[in-house]
Amino acid sequence: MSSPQPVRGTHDLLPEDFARHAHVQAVAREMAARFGYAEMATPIFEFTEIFARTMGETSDVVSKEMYSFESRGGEGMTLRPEYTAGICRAFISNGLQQNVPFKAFATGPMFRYERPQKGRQRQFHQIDIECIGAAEAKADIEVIAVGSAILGALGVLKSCTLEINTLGDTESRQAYRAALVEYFSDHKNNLSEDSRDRLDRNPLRILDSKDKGDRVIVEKVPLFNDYLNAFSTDFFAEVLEGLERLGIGYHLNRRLVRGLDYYTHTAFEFVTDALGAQGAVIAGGRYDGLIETLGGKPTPGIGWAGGIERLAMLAGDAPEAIRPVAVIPVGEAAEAVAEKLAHDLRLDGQVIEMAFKGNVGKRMKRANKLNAAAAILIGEDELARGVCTLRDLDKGEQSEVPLENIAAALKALG
RNA sequence: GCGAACGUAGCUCAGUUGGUUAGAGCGCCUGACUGUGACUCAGGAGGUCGGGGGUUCGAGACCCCUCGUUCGCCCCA
Repeated sequence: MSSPQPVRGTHDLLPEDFARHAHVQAVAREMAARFGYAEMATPIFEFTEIFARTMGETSDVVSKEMYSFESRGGEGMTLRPEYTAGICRAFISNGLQQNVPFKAFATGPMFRYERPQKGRQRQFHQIDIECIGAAEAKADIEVIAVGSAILGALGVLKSCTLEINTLGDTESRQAYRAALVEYFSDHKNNLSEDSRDRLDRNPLRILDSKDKGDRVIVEKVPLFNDYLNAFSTDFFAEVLEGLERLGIGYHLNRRLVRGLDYYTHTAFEFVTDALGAQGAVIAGGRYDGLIETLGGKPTPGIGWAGGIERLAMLAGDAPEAIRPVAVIPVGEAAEAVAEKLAHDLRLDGQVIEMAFKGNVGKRMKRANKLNAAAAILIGEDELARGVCTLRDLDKGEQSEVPLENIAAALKALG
């Protein structure tokens, strides 16, 4: 085809798809508000530093997936691959430390240069929750609870599982990491190529390897539990207890590790097996060192991101939109009156469809196609008597209504 | 980035071992129905078979390249 195509990994959101996305966003926005998370937005691009520093130079996202470019002024810019870094930057930029806990909801497009697949695109969209400035386990519990509630409101909670793990505080994590590197280095020759690479970049990842040979080695790996200090253990236990208190089911997954450097303590994913290889629909965790990494005062934080495309696929069709009422003039003489009537009804709050041209048959057809609930017909007969014909398109019944009563009649129709 | 499959009208797909002007259903447009939709009937528009090159007397079918999609890996939302 020689017709123009969208850039690889990007997609047009036609009205039907857009409605599904909007539904996910609206449900999330409403639920987030109930928990006290107000919507905000940050720019779609930031200085490259913001992402590189927070996510870690060796992470996949930073090392090979960023959409980076140079501004006219020669500064390195990057289209945001995630929301967390931008919101944390905004937290610092705007001096919000006096507002803690700062609880935010955000949504918008993200960009990652990846091989597209179903549920994975180069421009995709996320909903995002962040709670900054709260070190308490209660924050972890609440943040996960918002996610669970949103999945519930979307009707997809039953097809999702909450996988959860702790990465411990920095001290525990460093100790464990060192132990892992030591253990795996001894088995380096038997590790898969991918895992040998992980040994340098993110040794925790090896625990999650799907390679059979790796699995054998992983079986005798040192246990994270032995390296978690008391604080980390207690903290995680408190989080789990809290979830149980709220009736939020979870699956303890000791091999769950996240790919970004900034995570500490609680790490979690709501996963589904309904979307092929792209199982995570909401994922996040605690990032107690991130704000400091960006140059702010040490400030704890926790949050998650959810993929709108994935959630929309799970949730299916959006609720039916408000059905319009079609205003149909019959003949030239009624055109002007119909136009004015349509305008007045719209100002009165009605959803009115009025075609630009066509005879009654065509306009009725169009009204039907647009799923109109009713049609208002005005011709010379009606005009002379100051009435119009109101036709219920579902029942196929119609009656005459005085023009001055039509607004009320429509409201009565529902 | 690696491996594999696929790519024919707006959509879902047929196209026999390569053989004349490439088909169907749905949708769209027009008419029967010059003041009434969802049903029916009759017409019509719409494709350089993703793109480029090659093999052949002849390619939608075979070969190569390229773009795109899908699946798996990697990784992630």
